[in-house]
Amino acid sequence: MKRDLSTEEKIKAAAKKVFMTKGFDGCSVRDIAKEVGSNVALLNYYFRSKEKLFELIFEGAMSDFLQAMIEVFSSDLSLKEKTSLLIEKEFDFFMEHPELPMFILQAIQQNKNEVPLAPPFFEPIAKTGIFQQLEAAQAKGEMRQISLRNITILLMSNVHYPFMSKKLTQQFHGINEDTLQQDLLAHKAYVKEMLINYLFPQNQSA
Amino acid sequence: MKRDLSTEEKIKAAAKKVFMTKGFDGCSVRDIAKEVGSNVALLNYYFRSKEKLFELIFEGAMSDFLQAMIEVFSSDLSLKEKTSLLIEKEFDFFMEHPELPMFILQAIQQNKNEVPLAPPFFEPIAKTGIFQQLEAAQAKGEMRQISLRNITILLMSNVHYPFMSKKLTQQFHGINEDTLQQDLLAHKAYVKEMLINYLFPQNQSA
DNA sequence: GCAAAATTTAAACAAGTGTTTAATTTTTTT
DNA sequence: AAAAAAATTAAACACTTGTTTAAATTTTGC
Repeated sequence: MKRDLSTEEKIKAAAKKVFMTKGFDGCSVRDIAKEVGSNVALLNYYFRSKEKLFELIFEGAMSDFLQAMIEVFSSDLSLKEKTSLLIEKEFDFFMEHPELPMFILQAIQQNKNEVPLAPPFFEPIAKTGIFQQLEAAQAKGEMRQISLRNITILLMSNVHYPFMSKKLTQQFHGINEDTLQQDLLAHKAYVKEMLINYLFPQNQSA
Repeated sequence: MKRDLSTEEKIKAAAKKVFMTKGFDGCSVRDIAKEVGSNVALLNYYFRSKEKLFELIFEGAMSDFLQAMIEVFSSDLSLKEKTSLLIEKEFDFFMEHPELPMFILQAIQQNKNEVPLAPPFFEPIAKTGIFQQLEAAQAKGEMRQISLRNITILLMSNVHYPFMSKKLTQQFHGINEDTLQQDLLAHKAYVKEMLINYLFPQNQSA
């Protein structure tokens, strides 16, 4: 029987760390084993293959990636409030996990994710009823007439990209981590103001 | 002596294609050789190593990546016009080269670029005098008081990310390439309107 | 046309890859 | 404490990796 969960969990933690920083192609299973402080064969003993292990890590990451959306959309707030809260929550989350957006997009872009991922991740979001709320708000003229897809692109661009471009921004402007951190906080405020103003024009509803 | 430029150029073209789609770690030199339709040793004959070849491709890509900025900033327009034109130009360019933003950010994030890249790429932009124009516009109250760095983040987020997230967006909404293309065109218009409105508030200057 | 130079090739190199095997150690069960 | 099960290890597996060598081919200069 099981004697200690921690080995399996330690491998997962190590794999997450290594995959996140170096990517699937950028690391070997021995890198992960070294991070665990143990043997290579142990990885396959628990997870069958490097690919299976990666898929596991990816799915966990994807889940984290979408968690804020589901939380906020499930709440009992107006669309304007939800938009504001979503930006706030996603920003705070990515402040703690800045590697996540790049990891997810990189994995998807290079088809490291086997499944089409549409239903398993899309459905929980659809179930929050956010789409109906959106249609209703636009019908009532409370919100600008933009497709759901374009709203998504607008939101994700401003929330994900700043974390994906951390090193580029640092090198481009020659700033250190702390300064960038402050810029990111400022960016959060700008994005909130800009997007709320744009998506919910005042002369239209108030 | 040189007898035909095309071999060297063919290798560069193949390397660009393979590196762009699979990344440095995701491909082997034999993948590139196969794309060229030739031998592995030929790559090292012309470019010494996989790393050197990649650096060359990266620098070319980085140059393309910043070209629009330099062009627009060098022009004789108001800051508002430059902003609008920059969004327009970058969008059109990335429509033709959608893999570029991901390639650049991925390479920088994983330190595949040897040099700090600050001076060689930053300087030509500084030389356009865009920073002085920005300060002047803000001093005259024509433009919102936001740091250069935060303006950069805002612009790049909305221009780069949509192309980096193409597959995610497609899978998330279950749409095909053509539909996404139309969404991207719509996004361009939205971003232009939103950013111009935000960076150049009308009650402040007009 | 001939020698020299440049280009291209096939083959080999050592090191690294993911995975498997079989033996060993540790834990659990009786 | 003995037997069974689970966990861990070292070693080997076949294959791929980037790079180099040396030979063959093609092009160039005279």
